[in-house]
Amino acid sequence: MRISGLSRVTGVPVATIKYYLREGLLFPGRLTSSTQALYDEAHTARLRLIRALLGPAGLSITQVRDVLRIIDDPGPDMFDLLGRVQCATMLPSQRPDTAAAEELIGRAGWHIEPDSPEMHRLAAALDGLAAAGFVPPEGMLERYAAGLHQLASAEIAHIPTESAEAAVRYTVLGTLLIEPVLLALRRLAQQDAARRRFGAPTTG
Amino acid sequence: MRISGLSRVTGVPVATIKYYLREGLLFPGRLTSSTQALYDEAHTARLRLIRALLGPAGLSITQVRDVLRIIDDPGPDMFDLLGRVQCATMLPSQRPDTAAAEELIGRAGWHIEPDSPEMHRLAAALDGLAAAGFVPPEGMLERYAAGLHQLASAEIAHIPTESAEAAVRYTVLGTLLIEPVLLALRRLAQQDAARRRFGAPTTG
DNA sequence: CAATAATAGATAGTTTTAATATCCAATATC
DNA sequence: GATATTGGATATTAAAACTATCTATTATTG
Repeated sequence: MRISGLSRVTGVPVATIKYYLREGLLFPGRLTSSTQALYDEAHTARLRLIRALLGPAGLSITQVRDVLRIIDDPGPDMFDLLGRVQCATMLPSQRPDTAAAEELIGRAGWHIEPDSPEMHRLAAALDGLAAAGFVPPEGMLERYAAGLHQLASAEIAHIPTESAEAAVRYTVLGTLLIEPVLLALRRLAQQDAARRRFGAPTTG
Repeated sequence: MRISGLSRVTGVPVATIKYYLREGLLFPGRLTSSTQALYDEAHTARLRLIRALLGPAGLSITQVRDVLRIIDDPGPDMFDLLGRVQCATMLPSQRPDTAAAEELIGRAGWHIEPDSPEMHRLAAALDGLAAAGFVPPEGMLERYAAGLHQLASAEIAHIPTESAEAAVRYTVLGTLLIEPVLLALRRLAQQDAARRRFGAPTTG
């Protein structure tokens, strides 16, 4: 398959494929001459993965490159892997006040590196709430933490251990591509809960 | 307070404040002459809200404008309100295949408008998973749905009903600004769960 | 009261990101 | 041999979110 074929089966324009090649997201095809190269199913799968990370997962080109690097060359440490994936998908951020975040995590009983990027992410998110003048109801954050820990435990329990590739793939995609699913499900759950509380609109 | 004071207390550059004024996000100050206007605490609160929506909530200028319009002029219908907020923060999207989404929602027993934007959002998210070749473990999506419905029910139960303004504020901010909190908590929960499963790294 | 600074409002410019488009020499294909 | 396609390099575009400049006015200050 040449580049036009790759474009046809994935729906990604040739110019864009060339762009991803330049950016090092997509590995080059096998050159058969100075002006021809062949692409195979590995390229189509890779291209689809790139598009999923750029689209639904909402990553930038740079973040996709970092994540793909981890997929291509994962270290041996499974615990560390999770942290590296999460780091790769953080926006570089200021250092907000982590006091509220640490208190919340402490009350939840979690053991977390206090200065980790993810703690900063939580701190920044709580900062946003405070800046907007939103005070969550008593105990609400703890409830979020408990609920999400249940889900996270199930996710971690499902990480396959027989093959490193499978583990990496599961971890990366499970971390990143599930996020939009969660947000969509939350909004739909809110609609259902709101319908139960406030009554359905008279549709149909 | 003049514009420079507003800039000072919020940390937002004057040029940016003028930009938000042009874009209609921030209501103009009270003119005291052709080249002077006064701003008050309402402006600082509004400005902080704008920044929270643009930053932590990750909205675009256009989405912020739509959300603020709802805050400024909410209709009477509480059920409808939730839907309108959610619509305002959707990216315009294609019409993906909603079959998988509908099946999931059906199994969860939720009553949702099948052709709603949020269903499309869920469908797009599931599409992303599929495109990347990720198959969630059996029953995992149902578990997400159940867990999030619990949280959503608590959220909806806390919507204040005594004042329309309070309800709108709670709904808008609770929908949008909690999202980054949830994602951060999920990642931290994953780290804690991973530590329990794979053991902590030998830190310190 | 003169000099200096600040402001509203308009317009123009910048930066970043992600993608397209154009060229050209070198194949491939008909 | 004529036409089309490609790899690779370079250039251009489009959108979003700011940021800077300019001008005619006010304020403020010494």
